[in-house]
Amino acid sequence: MATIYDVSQLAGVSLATVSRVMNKNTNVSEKTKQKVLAAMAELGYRPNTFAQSLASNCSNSVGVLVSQLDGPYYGPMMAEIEAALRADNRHVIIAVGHSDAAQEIDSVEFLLSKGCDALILDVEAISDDYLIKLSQSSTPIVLINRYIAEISDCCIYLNNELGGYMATRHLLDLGHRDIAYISGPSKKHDAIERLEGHKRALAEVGISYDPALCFEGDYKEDSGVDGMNYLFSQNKTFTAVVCANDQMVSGAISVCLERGMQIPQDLSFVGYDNIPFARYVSPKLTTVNNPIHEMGKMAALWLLKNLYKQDLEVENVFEPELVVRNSAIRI
Amino acid sequence: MATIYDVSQLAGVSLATVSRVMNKNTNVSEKTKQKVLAAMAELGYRPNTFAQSLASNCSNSVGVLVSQLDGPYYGPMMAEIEAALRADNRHVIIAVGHSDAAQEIDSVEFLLSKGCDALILDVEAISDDYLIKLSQSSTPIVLINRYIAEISDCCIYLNNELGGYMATRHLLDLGHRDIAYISGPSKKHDAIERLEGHKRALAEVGISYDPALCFEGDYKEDSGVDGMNYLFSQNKTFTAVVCANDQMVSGAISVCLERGMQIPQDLSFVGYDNIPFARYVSPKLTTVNNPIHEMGKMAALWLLKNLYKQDLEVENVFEPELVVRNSAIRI
DNA sequence: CTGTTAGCGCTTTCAT
DNA sequence: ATGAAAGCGCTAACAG
Repeated sequence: MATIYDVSQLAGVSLATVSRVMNKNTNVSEKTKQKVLAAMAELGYRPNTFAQSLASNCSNSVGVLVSQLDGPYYGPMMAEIEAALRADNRHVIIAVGHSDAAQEIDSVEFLLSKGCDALILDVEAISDDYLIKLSQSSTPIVLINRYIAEISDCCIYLNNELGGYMATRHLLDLGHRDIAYISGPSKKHDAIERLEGHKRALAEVGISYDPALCFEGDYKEDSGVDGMNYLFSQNKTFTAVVCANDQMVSGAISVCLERGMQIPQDLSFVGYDNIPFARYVSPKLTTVNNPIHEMGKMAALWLLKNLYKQDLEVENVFEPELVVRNSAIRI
Repeated sequence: MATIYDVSQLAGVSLATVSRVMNKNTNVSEKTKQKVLAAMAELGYRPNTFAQSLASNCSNSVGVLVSQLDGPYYGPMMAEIEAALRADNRHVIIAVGHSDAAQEIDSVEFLLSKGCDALILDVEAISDDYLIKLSQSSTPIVLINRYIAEISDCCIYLNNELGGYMATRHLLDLGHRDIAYISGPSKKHDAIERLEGHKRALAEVGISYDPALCFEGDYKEDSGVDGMNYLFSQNKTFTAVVCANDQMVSGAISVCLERGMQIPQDLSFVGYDNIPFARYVSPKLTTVNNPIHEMGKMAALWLLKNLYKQDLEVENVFEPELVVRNSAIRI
């Protein structure tokens, strides 16, 4: 493998000059620049990134920590992050936190030990305090899907409360009055916020929230199944159910279908996230759009702007949108 | 940030000794080892990976190139790769190839330029020749979802032809005789192989393959929609359709449902891949299981064994399995 | 505009 | 078992 030294020899210039043309330093005459470029091409020269990183203290890598890699949720986000960073010749290192505090912390340590220039974190279990402290260290972080007032500038998040409100409000507008709710884990911020929105919509029309009509799931399909079974076991009437994410409505609907029910004729459903499959299942899901890929992109742009000093506009908070399809009808 | 030098000072030993304990070199007395460990702990020492990589010419990173990050397919694979490598303190750098030859090549160059110790590639468009040549370079590669005879040792793949055969054979066994097929892109190896299997099953019972009953999709939901519309427009009779992946059956079924058809009563479907959603859509999909996460894991183990010299068993070829659910019934 | 030179923090012979 | 010292390939003052 050719080194910068070989290039400088071939081009008949010094190491520094070669380094300058690599780093697009302007103080190089067009002529020498061409000589150097030619030498590089001839040698098939490829700079050693480790030597660069060691000398410059910049690795051009950003670590991305997500809760999980499988599932429909993080793929689109990772795709946007990779694309935005890659376009600027930076690379992304991935790590998975499994929604567990110890593993999440271990993962940020891991990423830090790998010398990332910055971290993009989608973490559930790590405490606010830890993150605030982390944000004060020399490695910049950006938080996706989480709002912490003290470090709001580096938070990219969705207005989940509003989304929860919209879902239930839609059902209310369709005439439903007995609305069940299958929630996400009560320790996840977004799950709490979505449920808050649900309650606000209910309160707005004077309906009191009935805990018996609320089941706490874990965002996976199976807990939609469990939730539905629980709700049926309550012997309460309800004409609609909102689920805190689309995967759970998928599970929930499957048990209804197995019982021979017709959806949405017998029961209306509203989901959350608008995952790709929401348009293809039957009935097509009425759901709240979660612009997760846009947030991923924005996180990358945030870094490009604040760390790598590009001139870019960045927005922190995203608004959910109701996507009306066929799983909820007027009562 | 403390350096190895600080540690050596505090412990009262030389740089070399500190380096030895980091690298688990045996030639260190237990006593000095403890002194060094204590010094490290006290300083919160974290080795600089770039200096390590520069000096040792080993980065402990492996590049993973996939066609896409969104979609249900690659998540499970990436998850397994990350977990297996991470457990051994290696990290994974991701890149996306978008099933385009130029972008795929650009991605491997990118990964190589980032100093990866090895590459895990799931590439569609790159030529066999390029890959054979690449495998002869100093950076090991392992191919997922692809078989190239000349470098079969580093290929981890599924017997796609057999899977295609199984899907159609199942329908045949259920009494179907007029079976349509929605294929993947004719330039993708796995799509070709699956179709081959379909043809073999047909031939086995003396049915001649009718090109008019075959539509070439692109593995995405929308092409399942297109495929179904095409098939209906042919005015041919068929009682079942096999799709080369589950996403396309999802799209295909949605158009049937819109036409007021009952699935599987009016038309049977068999898919391929057994993506997570296959169990939750209605009807639950009868499909061919694709152990993509196992293949991902195996690719990681292959590297652990061949590159990082761990003592492990690795298998190259995986067998598909028919998963019988509710989307196909006896005619 | 170009060259010289001193590191960046670690690994790895080679001595002892 | 431990230490001294020579790099690994590059960047970034500094000098000219």
